[in-house]
Amino acid sequence: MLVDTKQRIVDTAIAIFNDDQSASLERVAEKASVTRRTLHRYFKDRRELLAACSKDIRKRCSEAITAALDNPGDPAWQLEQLLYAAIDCGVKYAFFHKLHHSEDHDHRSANDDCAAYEAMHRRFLQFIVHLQEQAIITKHLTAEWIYCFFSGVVNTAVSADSTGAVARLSQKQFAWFSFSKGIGI
Amino acid sequence: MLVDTKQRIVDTAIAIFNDDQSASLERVAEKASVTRRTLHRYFKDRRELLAACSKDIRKRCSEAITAALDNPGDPAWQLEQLLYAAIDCGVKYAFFHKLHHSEDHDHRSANDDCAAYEAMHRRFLQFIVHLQEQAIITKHLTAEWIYCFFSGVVNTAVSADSTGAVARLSQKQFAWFSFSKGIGI
DNA sequence: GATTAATTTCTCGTTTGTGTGACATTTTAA
DNA sequence: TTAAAATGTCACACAAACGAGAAATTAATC
Repeated sequence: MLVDTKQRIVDTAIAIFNDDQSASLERVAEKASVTRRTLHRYFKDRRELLAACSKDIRKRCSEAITAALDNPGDPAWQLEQLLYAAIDCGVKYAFFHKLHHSEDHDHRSANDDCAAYEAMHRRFLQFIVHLQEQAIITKHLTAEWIYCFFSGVVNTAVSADSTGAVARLSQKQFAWFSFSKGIGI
Repeated sequence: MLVDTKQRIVDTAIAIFNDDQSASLERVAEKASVTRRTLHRYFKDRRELLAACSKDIRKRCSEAITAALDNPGDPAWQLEQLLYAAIDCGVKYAFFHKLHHSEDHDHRSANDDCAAYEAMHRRFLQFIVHLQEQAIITKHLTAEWIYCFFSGVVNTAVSADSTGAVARLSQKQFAWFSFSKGIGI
């Protein structure tokens, strides 16, 4: 195979399922330029494809974000890198949330993806509280709102990119401007 | 009927289709507390239901936003009211975008929804440019980004509300803080 | 309470999506 | 050049979603 078909299917599935959870496998296969039969060779059924998507997301996205947080340096700079990492993950970051907050998601079950998400979420909140204590960001906002806002800005950047409304290079710059000012930096 | 069934179905459909475009009509009917048969009595098929959703959205959302822009007053205050109007429209505002930016949407066709969206979009951009010229908001950002950012903040407020992460009353306050600062007010 | 309208229930045929097997074709690598 | 691996094609069984008719039930109006 020229490029990893399995990976291509997963990437396509993430993109499609992100804005249409119950899109047909036919559509996924089509956009990934394979037959549905081929898709089924790699993934037994819908559930398995979804699981592969989760795993992929967790791997790329969660790791990138954790790495940014682990990276030592000026806290504000760290936060900036965090935003860029999330934007680089693009639609995967958005889907990470959706999966975790979808109706049929069981937060109690021993679920790797769930655990990864929760861990990231906790770290993020702690980080925010830390920045607030140091008076780097405003205390007028709750850490939870800032978390939501962070996701919102990432989504904005991703969708602005996909619609082509804003030049690629300005994207991150704008996102950081709006996010940092928006939390009182 | 206790409350307008047709309207209830439309509202439910908007909420459901917003996070799952191809959700079954069964699910919509169920959440609207009617039988699928009743749904079909009001809407011949999926297309017709979608059209009704579009129309409803256009009516409520577009009008509210236009009203906010028509409202005379201090530009910054006007912008604030605009944000609140969009948040009040809630999930409808988000769906307005999705419908307009979905793949099978034909921007060229003589489509009322499309025209309404475009008109609102144009007015918003003009308004932003105007504010930039008056040096009320920063010129570092493009009007298009600010438009995307606006939508992003609205989405953030709506989703933060639905997940219950942030207290209802603080929602708009936080949203305005983050948005206004984020565009350099 | 009778009348009318709205809704449900049950049913049916049709369409669309899903999962799989058998086999042909293409691509990759030895 | 050829064997193996990957992908495509066709066909099938099955489930789910769809759209609609007819009768029964419930709610609203007078």
